[in-house]
Amino acid sequence: MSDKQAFKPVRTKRAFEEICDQIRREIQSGTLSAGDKLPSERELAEQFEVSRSTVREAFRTLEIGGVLSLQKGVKGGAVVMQGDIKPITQTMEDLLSLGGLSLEDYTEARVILQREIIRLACERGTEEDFAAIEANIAELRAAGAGISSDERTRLTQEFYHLLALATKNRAISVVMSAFTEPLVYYIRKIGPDRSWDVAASRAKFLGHLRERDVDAAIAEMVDHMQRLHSYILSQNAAPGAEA
Amino acid sequence: MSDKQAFKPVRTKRAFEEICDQIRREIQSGTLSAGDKLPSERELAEQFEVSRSTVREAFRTLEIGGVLSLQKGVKGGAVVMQGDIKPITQTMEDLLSLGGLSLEDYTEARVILQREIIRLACERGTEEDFAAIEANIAELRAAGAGISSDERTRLTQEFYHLLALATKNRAISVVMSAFTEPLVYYIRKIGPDRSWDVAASRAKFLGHLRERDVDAAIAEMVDHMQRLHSYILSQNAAPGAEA
Amino acid sequence: MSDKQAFKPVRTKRAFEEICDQIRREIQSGTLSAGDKLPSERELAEQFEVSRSTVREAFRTLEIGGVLSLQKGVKGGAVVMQGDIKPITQTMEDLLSLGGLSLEDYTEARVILQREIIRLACERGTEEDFAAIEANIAELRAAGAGISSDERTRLTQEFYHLLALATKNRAISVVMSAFTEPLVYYIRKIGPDRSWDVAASRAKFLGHLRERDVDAAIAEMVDHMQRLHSYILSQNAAPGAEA
Amino acid sequence: MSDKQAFKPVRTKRAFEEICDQIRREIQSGTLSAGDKLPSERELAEQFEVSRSTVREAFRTLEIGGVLSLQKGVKGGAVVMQGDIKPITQTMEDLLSLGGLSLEDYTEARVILQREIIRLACERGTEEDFAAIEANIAELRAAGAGISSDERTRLTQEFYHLLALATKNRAISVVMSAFTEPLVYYIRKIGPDRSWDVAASRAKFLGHLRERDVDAAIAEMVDHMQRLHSYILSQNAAPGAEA
DNA sequence: GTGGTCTAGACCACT
DNA sequence: GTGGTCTAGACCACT
Repeated sequence: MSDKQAFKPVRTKRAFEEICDQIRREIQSGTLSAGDKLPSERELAEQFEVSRSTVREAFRTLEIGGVLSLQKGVKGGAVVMQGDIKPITQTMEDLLSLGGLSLEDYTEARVILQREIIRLACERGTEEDFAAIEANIAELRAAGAGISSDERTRLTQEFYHLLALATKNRAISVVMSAFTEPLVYYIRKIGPDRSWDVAASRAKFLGHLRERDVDAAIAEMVDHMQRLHSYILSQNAAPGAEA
Repeated sequence: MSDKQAFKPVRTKRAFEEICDQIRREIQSGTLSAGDKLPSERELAEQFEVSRSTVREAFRTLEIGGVLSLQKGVKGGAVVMQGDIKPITQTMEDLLSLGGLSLEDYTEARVILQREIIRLACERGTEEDFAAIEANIAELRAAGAGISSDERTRLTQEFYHLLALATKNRAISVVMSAFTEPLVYYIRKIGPDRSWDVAASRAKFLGHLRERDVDAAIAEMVDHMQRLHSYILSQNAAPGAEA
Repeated sequence: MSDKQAFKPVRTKRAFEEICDQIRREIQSGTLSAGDKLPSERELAEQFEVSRSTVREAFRTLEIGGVLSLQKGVKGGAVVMQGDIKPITQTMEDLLSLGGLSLEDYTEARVILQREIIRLACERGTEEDFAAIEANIAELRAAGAGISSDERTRLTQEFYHLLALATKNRAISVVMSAFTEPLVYYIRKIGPDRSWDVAASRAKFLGHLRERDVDAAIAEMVDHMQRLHSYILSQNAAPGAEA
Repeated sequence: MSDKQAFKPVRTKRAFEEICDQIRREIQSGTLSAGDKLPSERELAEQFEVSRSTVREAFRTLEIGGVLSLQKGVKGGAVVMQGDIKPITQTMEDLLSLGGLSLEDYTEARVILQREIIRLACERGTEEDFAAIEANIAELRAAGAGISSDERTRLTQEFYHLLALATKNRAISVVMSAFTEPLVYYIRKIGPDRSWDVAASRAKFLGHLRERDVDAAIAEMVDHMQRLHSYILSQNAAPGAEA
């Protein structure tokens, strides 16, 4: 036997993982597509020669991953979905709260990403896109100072989402969601920055967008984001320390 | 009662989901941190007043999400992890194969992201980063034309990963992985492009990186990526149609 | 989803089985050969990333299969062997006692196989082979009627083994062993056939062998075997019935 | 004390071996039969006055030997099987790859055995047997030149198995499997012999079989086998040398 | 001895 | 009739 390490670590695959793989393979090969209904749990248990619980464990995994939707009732069953971005957002949140990702890196990446979104939005955004953003800003203004925390975060998430939609690239809006939704937790924790008129800043930004003025739009937005981010970072200097 | 919608849709939260939420809340609040061990399944089942299978279902969900690691044996149990980027990559793959995301949007986003990575890598990359990339290119060259499909894709993934590491921003490298790994399936399916000297292109790119020549580096890389992407897109015009 | 059954039964491979496979693969590829010593259990446990008991379970499996020999002590360890025919014989015994193989089929196959052995032995047997057989017969004669059951079966096994050796084909002698050793249990159970002079029959057979008279040798031997087999079959008409 | 050697070597029988022996004895005596369930690991550990792991080691040994099947779950446990030919095939493979058996002897024995199988198949084969063989040949033909390596070897194994079944003697088909399955590794290694129309040869052979023409059938088959065997032998002149 | 994996089968809610 | 929940008890793996 040579001096080199000849053996690879063994990793026993669990039954439910093997089932997930087989189902995903059918999807990749095109045998199963969005909208198709899988056989019942009981029938699949027979096909896979495992117990119903093992099939359920696989179904659950794929449901969490946004691949399947499990419906109850006599007309129910497991239906193939188009996928769901939820797991991406959830994982970003987990990475942040567990320390697998620093808030610094996260916010820096968010700014970089946002710059590219603005660039594309300036290029491809339609008046419909801008009108939707305008309505969002108007709603924020209408709510006034007494706005609830829930409403404020909802409008903020919507604002960033509408902006991402103007890029006409769904992959980019998916990633932007993953870089915005987890912030909600931090924004809630620190409360609103009352010294700053968010609606006014967004309105100015929208103006630049409509004029297709990339640099001005970026300047306005990045300024706002950096202000928010540094506020969050300063408040989270020692995350979990006070718990 | 106002004219606004006053009631929220009823959604019965399943037992295991409630458990996941409780555990995640403990993590976000800092009560539980990476490295901590949870009580045994049997004990938690009693605390939550559910069966052991329900606790397992929750553990499984968090394990898939990279939040927990389930270890066997007498010193085993459920340990809190730092999070795992796997679910992000997996979800991207699912979105692509299920049609929730078009290959066009995905590849466009990949190029946009790569441009920013190169910008940062030119600015922050150290000689260590470049040496690692050089070694990767050398390995590809050494393998020659007879390289196995597995080895080729491994080296490609590593190349993009090493490049992302030079940005010194983990959030960016996480996202880049999510935009590179799912491509493996497509690259495997279409086979290598033998009319193109990948190693040479990468070597030239590395030269530009070392000279901190952002524009030249971007030009070289984007050229290569667009070539690959259009090849993949042309071969996948009708995904699943031939299955 | 089509009407055809799309999924295959899942079979989870256990950790020790995966280890056995990896070791066997190294042997087939020639990286490991007879006489080589494997790393220590502790080292392999690290390489495979499993516990020592799992490595032991794999070692034990390969030891039973005749692939490894486990030596105790300071110079001990797991050494690769040349293989062992024991598992073949053992499995034949198991198949017979469990009903996976009928005694009728087994004895018929034994006669067919023996005929081919005689044919080859007539063709290739040397005087050394015949002298060894002669000595075996002489020993049986010398023991006389008071021969112990153990001694009698030992000499019978040896006789058939020496004959198989005269074929100069080890594959054939391996198979013949698998068709002779399991008979011991039955012969012991029914006791010797005192109306039949076994030594005389074998001596006559040896004479034909020396004269290279295939047909006469086969006739003499097959006659004897069929007599024995029908006696065994008659006594085992209802196997296990009297238990 | 006689001049003969009076003492036998001491060989400490390991605990798990003693347990295996006891269980096998119960099977041979008919106390335990195929389909019976053994007591649980915990209970047997108490009865044998050993640890649970020792019982597991014995169970494992008998499972590998095809004597027991270990089932999980509430209705699970160790169940007695009818035996399994797998260990015979596996041992043959091991003997070949470890050098305990030469490929020359092995292939010669295979031809000798095959001749006897053809003889019996001509005598006892039914139209059902021949039709099954015909279907196998048709499947090979239908697959054409683009047949996958897996499919090709599966059909070859099936062909020889169906032929062996026509002998109506299970002992013979068991041995033939042991002389065919290990060849798969070598056939895979060397790839298909494209200069030879295997399907045509098999079809001609089947014709002779149907006409009960032993000599013609043997001639056709042995010709094919010898061609294959010499090809394998020439390619494996220095096994493991190039590794 | 601990915890993970899997099983068969029960009852329930839903459609 | 389907998925959702739960249980007791077996083997599997680790220390």
